[in-house]
Amino acid sequence: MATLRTEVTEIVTGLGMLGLASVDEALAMRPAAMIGVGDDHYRKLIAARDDGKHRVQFEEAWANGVAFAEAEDGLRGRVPRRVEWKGPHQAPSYEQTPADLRIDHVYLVSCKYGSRLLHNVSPGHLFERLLAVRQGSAGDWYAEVASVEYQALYQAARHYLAEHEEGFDDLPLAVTDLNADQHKRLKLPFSRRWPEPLAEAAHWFSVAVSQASAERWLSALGHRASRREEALWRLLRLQPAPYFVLGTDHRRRPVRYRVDTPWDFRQRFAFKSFDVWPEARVQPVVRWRGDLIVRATDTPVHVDGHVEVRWSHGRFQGSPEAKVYLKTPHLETPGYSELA
DNA sequence: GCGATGTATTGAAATCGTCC
DNA sequence: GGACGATTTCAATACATCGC
Repeated sequence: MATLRTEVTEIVTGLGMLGLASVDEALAMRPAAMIGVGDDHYRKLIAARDDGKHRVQFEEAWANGVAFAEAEDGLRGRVPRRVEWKGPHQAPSYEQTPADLRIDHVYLVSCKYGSRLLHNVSPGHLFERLLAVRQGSAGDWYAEVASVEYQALYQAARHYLAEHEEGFDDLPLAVTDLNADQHKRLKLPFSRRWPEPLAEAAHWFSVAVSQASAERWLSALGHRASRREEALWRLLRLQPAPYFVLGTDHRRRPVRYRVDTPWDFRQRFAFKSFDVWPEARVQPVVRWRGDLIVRATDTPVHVDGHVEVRWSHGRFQGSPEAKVYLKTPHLETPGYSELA
């Protein structure tokens, strides 16, 4: 279960900060300083501990909590009075700082285990509004930016289904006229990979969405360096206040860093450029890259990654999402400083 | 054949929107 | 203004491929 795993990593990271001897001692005593974790949560964690579920996560999270408690940049060995767990509830409206824990009202900590994902948002939110203002009703991005190729792909899909599958006689001519039930039924025949007869249409669809998304993004970014720099800050989740990220990378090595503020960022780096461009893959992708100069040493440094523009629940299923990945290792990313 | 790396899919749970 | 289905967002896991 994803939920249990998340609870283990977040709560145990917090418990590790309290100066106790072990995970099991912390779970048994249910320390008063740990706020927002109820008896049912402890029962679930103890049960998981007993059947050895998420054993690795228990160890990793505990080690991260301990490391933060001892770090010079962290708690420097002071035992915190309050470790608040934000819990499974998302904050009302749009909360930008991705904090799962708050220590003594001050230190914000985000737990990220095995993820290189920066954002997972609607395409319009990223490409047109630059992650700044969240708006309702996203609409179908594919139909909006690549209607011709989207329709062509659907047309190919209809022909394919007419020849190879039963029960698709009712499909409308236009992809935008599909109803909810028809959308659902289109999932199975195209799951995992496109059948060969659709490969070409799928390719041009992917190319068109990549190009159109990159174009929209470029036009929203404009030419002013300050606007582009700000967009890069948002992409990297820089916030007005610093916060910490504790977790592991995708190879299970511990990753502990502080996310600096735009002010810190400007002290250390001179902004050169932020660029985006389309890339042809099976699914639509837009690459991004920021180039900077380290002021202290006058040396260039860059940060890069990509955005997948994809259906989040299978082909032809609902509005697409934009998944933003960071390729640069966290500790080499400008604005992220290793916890010392 | 196997680990490392990269890509695609799935799942849970929140909020949003619409209808009554 | 509440019920409930739809949409959005969180992000982890599954799968594919590459290099040896």
